[in-house]
Amino acid sequence: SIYTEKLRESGLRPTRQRLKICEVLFSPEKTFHFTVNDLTKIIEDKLSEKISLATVYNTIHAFKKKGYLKEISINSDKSYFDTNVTEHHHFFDEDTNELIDCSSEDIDSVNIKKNITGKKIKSVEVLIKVASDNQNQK
Amino acid sequence: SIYTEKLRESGLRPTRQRLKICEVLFSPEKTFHFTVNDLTKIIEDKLSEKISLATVYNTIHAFKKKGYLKEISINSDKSYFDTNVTEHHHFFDEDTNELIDCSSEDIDSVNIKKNITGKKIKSVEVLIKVASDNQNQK
DNA sequence: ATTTACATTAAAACTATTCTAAACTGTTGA
DNA sequence: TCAACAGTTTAGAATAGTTTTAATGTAAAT
Repeated sequence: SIYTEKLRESGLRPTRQRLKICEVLFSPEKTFHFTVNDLTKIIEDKLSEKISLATVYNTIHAFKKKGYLKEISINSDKSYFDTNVTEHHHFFDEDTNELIDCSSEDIDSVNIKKNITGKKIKSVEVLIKVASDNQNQK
Repeated sequence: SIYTEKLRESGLRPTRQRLKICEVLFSPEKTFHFTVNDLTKIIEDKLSEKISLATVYNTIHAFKKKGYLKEISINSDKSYFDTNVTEHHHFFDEDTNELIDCSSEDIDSVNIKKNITGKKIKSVEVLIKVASDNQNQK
């Protein structure tokens, strides 16, 4: 299957648990954001079977390394991941802790004019933190 | 003193420990980045006295709330702070875990064309991750 | 089938951060 | 002066996210 391929390309064997993770991550029409906790709950709810956190972490990290997932930089106590691996940016709603994709209509592309010598740019990420007017700045 | 003022404006009394924190944070000519661990070590080294982590966290958070410090978004297990509170962006060197300021020569200003309805933009941060050519992407 | 290398798991370990409760300090005002 | 009180400091405990460990289980290769 397509998931078996994805797993093999990530250096992982296609096991029952990992195929489940793939199903949750890659079958939805729309891309989405999640934390490891979110993902674990979705798997256990939708597929009514337990899965170990360690397995989820291992698989997620392998996918990230391979480029099938992106990790989003937010000041927070937990890591956020994104199944949308194309170059794009984010709004972060401080009221709800929700992460929202920027579309190309929302933001002009960022122009880096000068880089650190001897280094290669691996990623450019814009994070726009928003909140209701009456909220304090975080 | 100037530190006493800063503390009072942050809603804190100017205690011995807090004045030490101010000295380390605000006396250097150049702004700098730090983690809470860094800061604690600097204080204990330079001023050869112990200080409780809880005190450092409390003071840092009060300064952040007041706008005397900024917290920088990086995917990491720890929080990075910046004594440069002006609007600016960062390079993050994945080889050394070093955070480097972008100057205005490095990057064009970011143009947000559309915002989430009902929300106010609290901050816009660009993080440019860099690494040596031969390194894997994080 | 048997072997071997990789996977899964629960539980323990680890790390950054926050909380707690007790001891301490400094200010106020009788 | 000193009692009372509000705010501080501190060590250590608690917490939460993540990683590691070690035992057991499973897929793939011979």
